[in-house]
Amino acid sequence: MKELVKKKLGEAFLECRKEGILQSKNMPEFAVEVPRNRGHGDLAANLAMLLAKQEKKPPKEIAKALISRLTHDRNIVEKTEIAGPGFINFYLKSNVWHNVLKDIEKAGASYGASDIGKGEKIMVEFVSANPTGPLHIGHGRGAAVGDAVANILGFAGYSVEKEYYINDVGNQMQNLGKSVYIRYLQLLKQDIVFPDDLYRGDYIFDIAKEVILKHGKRFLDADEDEAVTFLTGFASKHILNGIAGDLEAFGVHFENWFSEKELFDNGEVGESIEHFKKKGLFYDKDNALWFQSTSFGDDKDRVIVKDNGNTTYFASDIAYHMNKFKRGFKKVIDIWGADHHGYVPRIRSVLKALELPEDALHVILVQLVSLLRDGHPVAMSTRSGEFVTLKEVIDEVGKDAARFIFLTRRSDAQLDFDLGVAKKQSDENPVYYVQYAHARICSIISFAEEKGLDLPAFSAIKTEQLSTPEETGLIKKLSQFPWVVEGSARTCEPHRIATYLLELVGQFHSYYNKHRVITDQQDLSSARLYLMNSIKTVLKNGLSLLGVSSPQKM
RNA sequence: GCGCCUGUAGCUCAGUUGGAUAGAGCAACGGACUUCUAAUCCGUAGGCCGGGGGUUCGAAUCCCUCCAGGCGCGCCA
Repeated sequence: MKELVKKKLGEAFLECRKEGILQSKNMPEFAVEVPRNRGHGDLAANLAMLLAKQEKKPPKEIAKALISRLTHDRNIVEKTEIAGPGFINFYLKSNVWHNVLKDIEKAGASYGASDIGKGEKIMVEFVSANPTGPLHIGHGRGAAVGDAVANILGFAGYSVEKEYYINDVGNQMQNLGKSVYIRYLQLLKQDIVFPDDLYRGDYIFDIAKEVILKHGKRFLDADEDEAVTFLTGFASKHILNGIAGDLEAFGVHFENWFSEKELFDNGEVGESIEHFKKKGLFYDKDNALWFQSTSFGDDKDRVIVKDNGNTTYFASDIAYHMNKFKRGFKKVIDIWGADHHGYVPRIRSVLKALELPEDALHVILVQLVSLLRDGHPVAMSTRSGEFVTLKEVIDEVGKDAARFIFLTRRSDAQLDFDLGVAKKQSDENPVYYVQYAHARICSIISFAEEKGLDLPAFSAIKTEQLSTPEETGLIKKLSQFPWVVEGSARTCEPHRIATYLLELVGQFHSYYNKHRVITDQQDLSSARLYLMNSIKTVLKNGLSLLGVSSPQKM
């Protein structure tokens, strides 16, 4: 619809130019938008205002000229007007809107889907927490955002894969192994102090206990290095299983679990270093190997191989990102905690050095989550192991509420997550506001069935029955859904969908209280019932993009 | 010191990549269930969009500057 109006205005512009009324050679890139205010028609264009300057004419005069040359279909456009500083407002015939209902019926579960991705391969990499401990609430936010972004991109026509990158090499892993080793010895009655810099969480004890259960006392006399190596593998596998389980409980499923260790084992880290060396982008200094990242927009050059011969984390990450593109992904989305934001220019410099387009990488920074309980901060200390895990949060407040809270806010703003509020099944918790609408509609539909009124097909309803301002408003709102999904996909901002759903549902509840769906007039009831079902479809589609369930009953 | 993010109603947040009179929800106050789910609705009140400059027909949105909060600035991961 917007495109059509845009095209028609473009034609009017050309016509004006031909007649010599307008002089501008190029038509400016103008917008056709749904006005915020209902009194401003159904669509509004700002073309005249944009032309005002170069034409040196008042925008209203230009608008007048444009409108007079506008050839529009009387079956679509009811009327046009010039308003405000020079907007051209379009009022559309109500049957135009009614067609939306047909679209929804036809598309069903894929209403809102599009093909802007054109099947392009795109990867969303998220969570990727070190397997050194259970996931906490911050990871949960990343998980919710990543999963929703992946869903939305898939809906927008991309071929999406979700991937978890496992940092299973390095000091942190060693420390994990050591932590388990010491707890193991302690459990077997050896008197050893637990060093400060290791992982103190209770889960380490649990792992140590399992080691005893499965392997008995055989590490008591074994060589420490060997024992730690084994326990590192044992513990990370154990923790990773836990992480995968927690994510499943959160409704997040990854296609790929990608191991950093494998990048080393199959030689890709070495290969990528060779590749950069050959291009002359690495240099030696102070016994280390450096990447000239400042030539590609970073503020410092970065070490790739340390003077002790070990590679840095950055070295793996170069290899990993090269690997992503080697696998044929045209676009890669990385979702990181905002505390890693300093890392962005570094990784961007890699892509630049590889001569990949700027938009091949999109980094979403997910801001910090502060956990509260009834307004008071919950102490979170990873060191001491005193923290609330994601699993505990899911168990306490539920998957749907947790996800919705994460997804109603922009991810680049800090977030207070209040367990007390999240748990409450009340007005303070908007997830239920949306879900309740879905359940309510289900209830109306089954009530209608009891009365012998089945859900009609579009062809069977009399659309002119849907004539109240509330009904027209609802239909217009439904028509915006595909556009909202597109915007959400384009910007990788899932919260736009959450916001939309809240608005839609607000209109629905209001309508419900004002009008009865099931009346004693059959045509009216039938048309309204149909409208309700259209809302239900959109709600379900929207909620499922967010990974939130659509209950039949509440 | 440098860089990134944030600052919008008492609270939590939207604001469609510069548009018309800045919007929701919660909390507060006043109303609405013999009628399809009151986890709902209706109404009232609440604002120098952090401050100040600039850009233009037009700024919460873009630029500069200052203030406040958060996070980064490792041969850690």
